[in-house]
Amino acid sequence: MPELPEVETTRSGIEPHILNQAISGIVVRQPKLRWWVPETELLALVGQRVKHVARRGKYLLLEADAGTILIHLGMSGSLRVISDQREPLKHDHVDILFGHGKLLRYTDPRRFGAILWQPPGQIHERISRLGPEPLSDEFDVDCLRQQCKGRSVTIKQLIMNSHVVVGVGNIYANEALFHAGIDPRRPAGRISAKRLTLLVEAIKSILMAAIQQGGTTLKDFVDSNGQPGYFQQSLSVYGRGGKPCRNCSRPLKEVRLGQRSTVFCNYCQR
DNA sequence: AGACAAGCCTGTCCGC
DNA sequence: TGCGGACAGGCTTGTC
Repeated sequence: MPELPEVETTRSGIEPHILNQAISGIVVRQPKLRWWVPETELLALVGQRVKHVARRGKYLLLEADAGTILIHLGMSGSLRVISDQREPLKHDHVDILFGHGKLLRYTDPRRFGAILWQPPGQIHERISRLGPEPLSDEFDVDCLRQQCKGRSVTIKQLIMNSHVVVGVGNIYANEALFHAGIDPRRPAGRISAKRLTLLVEAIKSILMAAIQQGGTTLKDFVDSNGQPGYFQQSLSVYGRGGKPCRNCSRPLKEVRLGQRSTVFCNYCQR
């Protein structure tokens, strides 16, 4: 499941292949993603060059003069640059063809992802009300305190809310809370500023480390299998319910918060 | 075989 | 009554 580090790695991986390249065609084989793929609007980009390859939260933005394509990878989506006309497989839903012969292929078995259209000068509804980027200076302890104030929702659910901060999915929410020593079940409004500072730092450092790792494991975006490698990184708690805490060796506890699996150390996290 | 996992949007309900 | 917050439900399919 792509979280922010993987989306950023995808962005930096495809950028050198498609930046300033002219789009020569767009093929939609399966328009039924999370939302219907706006094929007609997308075709406005044929003949145009990609001027920016950006990211906002977990959305990738391919910007041209006539508009911007927004791509969300959902939980099983991936993008690859293909250098020959190999046969599309079952879950290869969309191709963006380029004049230099390469193509960008969108694959998504579960179709939780999305491809959206943003007209020039507009900001799509899906990204217009997102919270700050976790790695930006805008996301600091004051920002998080403001969001926590008076909220009874658990801190884990709060940091996973994209209106609070973008890009923190289940894996990194679990990991960040472990590193900050905060019990994920704790109501957001009842955490000291000091501990929220630790949480902000944990979120930033874990995401940065994951991006660096993604960068080394995923650097070849042409003709690669596209399988992300960051899962293999040593995670402290995610997927380790019942296993010993890496800090105190007591068994990690697993509960469900907001219908999500939540793993933590009942002793180290308060 | 059937439960489960995931991101994240939408709808509903609750209390102030 | 209106509003935000909390939370359940739904989408999908590969994997266990």
